[in-house]
This record gives sequence, C-alpha cells and structure tokens, in this order.
Amino acid sequence: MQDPEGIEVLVYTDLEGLETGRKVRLRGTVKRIEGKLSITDAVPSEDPPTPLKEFKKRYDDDPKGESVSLGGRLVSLRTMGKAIFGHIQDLTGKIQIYIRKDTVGDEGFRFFNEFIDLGDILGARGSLFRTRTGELTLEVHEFKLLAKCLRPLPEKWHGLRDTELRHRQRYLDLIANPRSRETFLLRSSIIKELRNFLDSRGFIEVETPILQQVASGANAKPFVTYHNYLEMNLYLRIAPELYLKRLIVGGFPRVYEIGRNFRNEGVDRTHNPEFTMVEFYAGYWDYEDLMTFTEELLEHLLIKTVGKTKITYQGKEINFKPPYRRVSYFELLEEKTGKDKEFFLRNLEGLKALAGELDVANYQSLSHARLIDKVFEKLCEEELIQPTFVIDFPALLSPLAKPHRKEPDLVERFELIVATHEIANAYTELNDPRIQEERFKQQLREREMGDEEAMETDEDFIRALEMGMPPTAGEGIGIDRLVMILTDTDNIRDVILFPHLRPK
RNA sequence: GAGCCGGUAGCUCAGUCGGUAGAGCAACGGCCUUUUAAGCCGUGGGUCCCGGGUUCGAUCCCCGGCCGGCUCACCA
Repeated sequence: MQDPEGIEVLVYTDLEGLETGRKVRLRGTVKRIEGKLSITDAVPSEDPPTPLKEFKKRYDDDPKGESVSLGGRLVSLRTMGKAIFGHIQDLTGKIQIYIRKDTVGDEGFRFFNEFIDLGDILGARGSLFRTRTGELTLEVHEFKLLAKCLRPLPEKWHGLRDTELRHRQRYLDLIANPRSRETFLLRSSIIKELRNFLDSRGFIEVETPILQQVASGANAKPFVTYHNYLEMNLYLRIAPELYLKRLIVGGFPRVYEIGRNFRNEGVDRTHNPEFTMVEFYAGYWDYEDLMTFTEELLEHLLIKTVGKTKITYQGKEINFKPPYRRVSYFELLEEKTGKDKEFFLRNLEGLKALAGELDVANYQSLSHARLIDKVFEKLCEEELIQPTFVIDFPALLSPLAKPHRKEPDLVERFELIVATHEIANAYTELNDPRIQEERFKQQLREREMGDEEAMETDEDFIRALEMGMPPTAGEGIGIDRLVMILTDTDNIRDVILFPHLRPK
C-alpha cells in the first residue's frame, strides 16, 4: 500500500527548471510534493497493461469477482467525500475507476486525495462491477502512481481546439481528442491492410534510396542536401519509381515500397513537403490489369478498415464497390469544351485562348503539356466525386508511360480520382530505352524553356532498360489522401502526426 | 508568394464605442461513499502575440513584424 513516508521512488525537486524561459502554471499538488513525495513500489501492476478496449470486451460479460489490473492516464476525477470516481484512458478507450475509503484504507485514500492529479499515469488493481447506470467500473483495491503529469490537461469538454497547438503538441491532441486518436489508428490499419493485400498477391516489399544523386521519376523540385564525405549534393527523392523499375529489370516479378517522398513546394490543405506513397510494379501486367487490381485493393481496404464500401466524405456519399467508371481524358475534355483531342494536341494558339478564357494563371508562359493539364484540372477534375479512372493521357504529360497501343499521341495511363482528389496514378511502363531517352530529351527541352519541374534525365535508368524490362505496369497511391477520404478529413495535416510548421 | 481572418488565464471562449479585463473547465481550501460535463461554499491566477506610433492614457486605434487558419498561385 502507498505510504508517503516510505521508500523513495518518485521525487520531484528541481521544479524551477521546468519553468525555464517560459511562464508555466505549476499545479498545486506538484508544489506540495516538491522535494518530498515518495511512494512505495509494493503494488503489483500488470506490465504492460491490457489495452482498455480489449480489457472491456474481455470482462463485459462477467464483471464479477475478478481481480484484474489495468493502467492508463487519469482523465476525469469526481471526488465525493469518502469515495472517488474517475476515468482512466489509453489509446483504445476509457474505463471508470471507483475508489472507496473502506476498500483502499485510510492511508491509501489519503494518498490518492493528496497526491494523485488529473493527467497522472496510474496502475490499478481491483474487481469489476456495474454501477447503477450499468457502466463497467473497476473498484480499486490497490493503485500505483506510475508517472506524474506536471502540466494541466486541456479542457475536458471541448478538448484541444487550437489547430496550431494540436499540430505542434500532437501528444496533447492525442490525449484530448478521441477523433484524432481514431484517425491515426485508422491510418495505421489502412497501411497494414495495404501491405497484407500486396503481400498476398505476390508483391515483394523493398527499400530504395531516399538520398538520390538524380531526383527523377516525377515533376517536382527536390530538397537538396550535402554529403560531406563524397563532397557532393544529394537530393531527397521525389519518387522511388526509377529504382523500383530497375528491380523489375533485375528479375523481381512484383515489388512495392511504402515510404516518404519529399517535394520542395508549397504547403496547403492537400500538400505536405513530405508525404507517404505506396508504389507497386508488376511484370507482365498492363494498365488494364492494374485497374482491376486497384478496384480489388480498395474494396479490400474499405472492408478491412471501415467495414463497408460506402462512406461519407465531406457530406457526399462515395461508393467504393467496384467496378468504377472508366472514362478517357479527352472524352471528358470534349464533354466540357466541345473540342476534340486534335484541338488540344495540335492547336496551341486555340488552346492558349481557351486557357485565357478559363482564367488559367500565367497561361501565356505555360508549356503545351501544362496548358492541357490546367484546362483539364479546371474543367474536369472538380466534378469527379465517385471513384473514376481517367484513362489514356496525352504522351506529353507522361514521360515514363508506354505509348498507347492504338493511339500514337496517347499513353496507357490512368489516374483514379475520388472526391476531386487524385488518389492513384498508374501506367503501363515505358520499357523501350530509345523512346525513354527521347522522352527525357523532351523534358530537358521543357526545362530549358523554363519549366523547373520538368523531369531529370537518369542515364543509368536508360542503361537498365537496355537490359530489357518485361512489359510492366506500375502505380502510385498517395496514402495521406486516401486516409483523408477514409477518415472524412479535409486537411492533410490532420492525417500526418507531425506536419511541418514554422518554428515559433 | 498575394489577399482576407485570427492570436485575451493551463484549456474553451466572452469583452473593453480608448480609462490595464471576465465566464466555464482546470488549479487551490472546505463539504459530500454509485458519480459520470457530478454538486455546493470559498480562493488564487493575465507582459490581452511582439515592437513602434497616436494619445493624458493602448489589450482596444494606426504602422511594422511573428505565428496560425482560409482562399488564390505552385504541386500530389
């Protein structure tokens, strides 16, 4: 039993140090125990404690007569003279505890009253019962202070609202806001199920360089860093694509990588400078195979994580039950503009005029490829709510994709759009080294014309293709955006544990 | 990078037509052995984001800055 005069286990002395450089309201209890608090370690506690959700499930049917122990953070406290009610919380749930003077004894009760505060981490052992209102509750026989909470908890009813604080001190957000805990748990299970699904289909998980000598495989500005020993600049990858395809050349039949990409660009509701992607590549597949596969993958993810295929996102119902609509890029454009593929691909002046009418920013200085893409985004993407495969993109926009088997100006590429967001981007991979070389040269010309984000040439990648890459299809899925949709979140920072913020 | 909005107690928020501020929760002292946003009585707590300006006087008005949010631009 606890005895304030017992063996020293937990002692706070230098409380001033806590206040360095900032004003902190220290809690009365803490001031009181300054220098002198001590606790025996005589109380046994299960280590580590069972997650509370599991705990409650286990004992819900038969709460009587058990001597059980649990642990977690004390998040509410109702003292009623000679009895105390409170709730202990962990990541998975909450359970009520009940402490009676009769049960824990005078000394134990005094200790709890004097030294235990809201926010403390407690271990407790006792028996379960149901209160009048039917709530499963632990009547505490023994308890142990496992860690002291020196700062006050956020407000118990409203939680922690301030977005800045929620992001800067995510631990507070996680303690105070159940919604936030649920989001990150769901994110974890989405990634787990993604991995399970890919593994079960014969994909091999690999890791490729994050520090790269050439940042290629996407159109984006890289972060630059410096390697002291090699005396050279290196780039944080903007995509793993070219390395994963090297592995297909090397004989891996199917590979995937889940990891961070880094793009040195703006931050907003749907962009964080580092973001998580899965990219997977399958030899002997084409983009048609990938569309079917993607439908199966998403159906699996939805069922395994949220338990259904129909969800609500920002007030709109979205149905992930396959099959998804497939519509070609130029078909959509023609629907919106009445102008056909020939117009977009051959009539640069007409296209510029159209972009001007649509208020596309800087339309005078955009490349042909970007003009098409801007017009598409402006007119078409905004209306795609249900999962939709937009297929057969212009070759101009897709330097790594294989030419379409029937249409010479197009490539075999699709994007999966959900709720106006691009969730996946995929294509039959270009495996002809000569065409790839030509595409890189075209990108170089775009770069020379001022497009800073045109793709870099990777000589070794061309050499790899020269060894022969089997027909292959590959796809990238933005995990953060997928999590946003499945958690009904409209800001990417709410699905990234520690989003980037300016230092305060 | 631009425009708009915001920053007041630990948290959630109110307020001051310019006279240095309040509530609830949290904290602290009491009462209370089935409460659950517990209740009741009492107490303490603020560089009103920072720096300048105007003014007898600025938390409030003006200018600049910092941080955040939204929209736009760039991008996935």
